[in-house]
Amino acid sequence: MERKRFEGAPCSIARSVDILGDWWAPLIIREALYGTRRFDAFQRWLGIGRNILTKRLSQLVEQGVLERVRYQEKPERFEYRLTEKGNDAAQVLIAMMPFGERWQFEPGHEPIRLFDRRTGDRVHPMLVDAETGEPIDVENLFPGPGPAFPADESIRRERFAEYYRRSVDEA
Amino acid sequence: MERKRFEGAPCSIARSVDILGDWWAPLIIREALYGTRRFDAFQRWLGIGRNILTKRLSQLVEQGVLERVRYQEKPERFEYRLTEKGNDAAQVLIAMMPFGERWQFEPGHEPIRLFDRRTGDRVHPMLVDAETGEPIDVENLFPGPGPAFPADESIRRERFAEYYRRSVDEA
DNA sequence: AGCTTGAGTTCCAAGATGCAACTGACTATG
DNA sequence: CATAGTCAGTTGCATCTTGGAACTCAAGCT
Repeated sequence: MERKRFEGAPCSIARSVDILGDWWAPLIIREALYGTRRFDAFQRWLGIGRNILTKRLSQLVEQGVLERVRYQEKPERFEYRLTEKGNDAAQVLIAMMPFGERWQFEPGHEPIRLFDRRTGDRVHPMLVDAETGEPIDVENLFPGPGPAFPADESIRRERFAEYYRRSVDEA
Repeated sequence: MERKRFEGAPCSIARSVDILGDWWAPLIIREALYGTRRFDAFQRWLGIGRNILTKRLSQLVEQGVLERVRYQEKPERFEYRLTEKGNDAAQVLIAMMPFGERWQFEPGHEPIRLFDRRTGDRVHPMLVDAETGEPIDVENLFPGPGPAFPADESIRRERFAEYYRRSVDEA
């Protein structure tokens, strides 16, 4: 069976998962962010099988996350670079870092640190609300239908309403 | 062959991928965040096979993302709730939303909106640096080894140095 | 007794994965 | 000239993983 896809899903998370919901795609994007561009380099740094790498790279190119660029002729050779969409995808990986650090390592034992290349200062990624600058606490969020939410999914609308009720009750 | 895992990797992203690098895990966590707790409810909302759901739920419980709680005896019935770790994992999903909205939907056609349940205002998640509050642009980041970075991986250290050099050259 | 709810199992065919070896076009070196 | 690389993929396999659907088991409802 083919893996399930979520192209038509009315959910930004589900559609992101179509790109990032896999173990290699995020790591390939990480490598690209770290400056890797060539097939062999991806293969060596990641320890991924060459056949799988071929497939993932072409999927990522198809999805517009990477760009396949010829860097020499005779023989033709190609490398892969993050597109603008790829940079945005990389943001999601950056959001994984505090999670991974906190829960998958001993406290204070992060393996990698991020720095701002203009100032050299350390960077600590954090999710906030763009308007207020307040840190986001998922327990204070509730979802509601947006402009593209399908009209016929009234069951889900009800559900959002119910979720709202519940979230108010518990408060 | 078993799917590759990254438990020992000196990379927070790789270790997060061990939990979130899959199409169902993120969606199960999304559902949990939306208030779903029961097996059948997960199954119906997600359209996931019951066998796969069983496996994913128990993996997520093992990893400490979900908690399996008995909510009745005779017959024994269990439900699944997000732990604190689960809430942190959900933050990563929240970070996927702006990406998905921007790149996987027509502009202005988001399917779902987030609100703050205390104020009712819309929430727009954004990644910033915790110190300065500046939005994070991945092109201005570079990685360096942290306290838990393996001493023997000098090749990677060199690579970080090279990446730094490159990032300075390009600036 | 017979239907329903809820949480799982069991079976199976079709894919997907990891691993290793193999191409094919060139370039660099002794 | 011959032999080694370099680089970007393919090809072949044995083994897992998936998705889908049917089946189980306990208990409550009617």
